[in-house]
Amino acid sequence: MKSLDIADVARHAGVKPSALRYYESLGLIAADSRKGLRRQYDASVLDRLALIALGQRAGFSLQEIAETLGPATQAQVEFELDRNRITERADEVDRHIRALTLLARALRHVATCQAPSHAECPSFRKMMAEALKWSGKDRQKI
Amino acid sequence: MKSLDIADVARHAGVKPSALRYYESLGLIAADSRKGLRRQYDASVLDRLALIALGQRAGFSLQEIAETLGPATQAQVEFELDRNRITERADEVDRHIRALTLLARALRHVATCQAPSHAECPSFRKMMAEALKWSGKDRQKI
DNA sequence: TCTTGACCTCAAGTTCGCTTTAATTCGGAG
DNA sequence: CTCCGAATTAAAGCGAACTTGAGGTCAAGA
Repeated sequence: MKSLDIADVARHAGVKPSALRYYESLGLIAADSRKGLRRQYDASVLDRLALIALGQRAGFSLQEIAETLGPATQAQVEFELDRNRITERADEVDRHIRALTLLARALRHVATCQAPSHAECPSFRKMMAEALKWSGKDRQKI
Repeated sequence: MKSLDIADVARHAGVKPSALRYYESLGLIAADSRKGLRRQYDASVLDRLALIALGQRAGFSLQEIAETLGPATQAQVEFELDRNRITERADEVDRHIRALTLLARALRHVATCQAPSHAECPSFRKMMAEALKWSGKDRQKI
C-alpha cells in the first residue's frame, strides 16, 4: 500500500497539484493521510480522478460529478454511488452523443458541399433545422 | 431582403440580444447596417448563429469557432470557411464521440456491476485504463 | 544540524461566456 | 411634436474551474 504524494498523483492524472487541492475543497477527492502537512494519497485516487476527467469530458460540472460519485472518503476504493443517478447520466451522455453525431455530419457536409452558398443548399438547411430543433429542446441541460 | 432587428434575431436564434452584441464584439457575427443606432441583420445571420451553437455544443470555444468560420462580413450569406480546418474539427468531434461512448459504457457498468469494489472489477479497470489513455492523448485540445 | 525545495494555506487573480446596470439615444405610434 | 419603449454604449458583475502569489512549514539529504 504505497502512498503517493501530490506531485505523483498530479503527474499520473495529468492535472496540476493546485487542481487536486481544488478538487479536495469541493469534496471530489480526499487524501489518505498527511506526512507532516503533505497529503499522501492512495493509488485508488487515480481511479476517481479518471472518473472525474471522464465526467468533465461528458460536459458535467464538478458539482454534478461530486453528487454523482458521492463523498470522497479516506479509503476511496469503495466509493458509494447512486446507481439511478448514474444511469440517468449515461442517458444524458447518449443524447449528447447523438447531437455530436449530427454536428460531425453537418461539419463534414459544410467542408465538402460545392453549393455556391450554404444558405441555398437544401441538405445544409435541413441539418441546420435539425440542429436548431435539438438545441431548442434542451439548450439549458448541458 | 427584409432585415431583422436584434430582438427578432434573438428570438429566432434563442439567444439574448446581449449575447448577440457580445458575439459581434468577438467578430463572430456582424450587423448589415444600422437604422439610427439600431442594428439591422440579414436573415443569413441565423445560419451563422446555428453553426455557432453547433460548434459550442461540440465543445469549441467562441474563439475557435470564430477562427473556423472566418470573419463575419456585412453580407454574411457567403461566409468563407477553411475546409481543411472544418474537417479537422469534425475529426475532433468524432474523437469526442468515441470518448463519450466509452464514458456511457463505463457509467452503465458502474451502475450495474455487482463487484464489491470497482477497483477490483477487471472490466472497470480496463475501461478506466482506456479512458485515461484517451484523456492523456489530447487533454489540452478540448 | 542546517539547508533546501517541495509542500502547505488563504486570498486574490484569470479566462470564458455572458448578463446586468446605468445613463443615454432614438424610431415611430398617437 | 411629443413621448414611450426598445435599442445603444461602457463598464461592472457573475459562476465555473482553476492558477498564482505571498508567506510559512517541514522532511530529508549533505
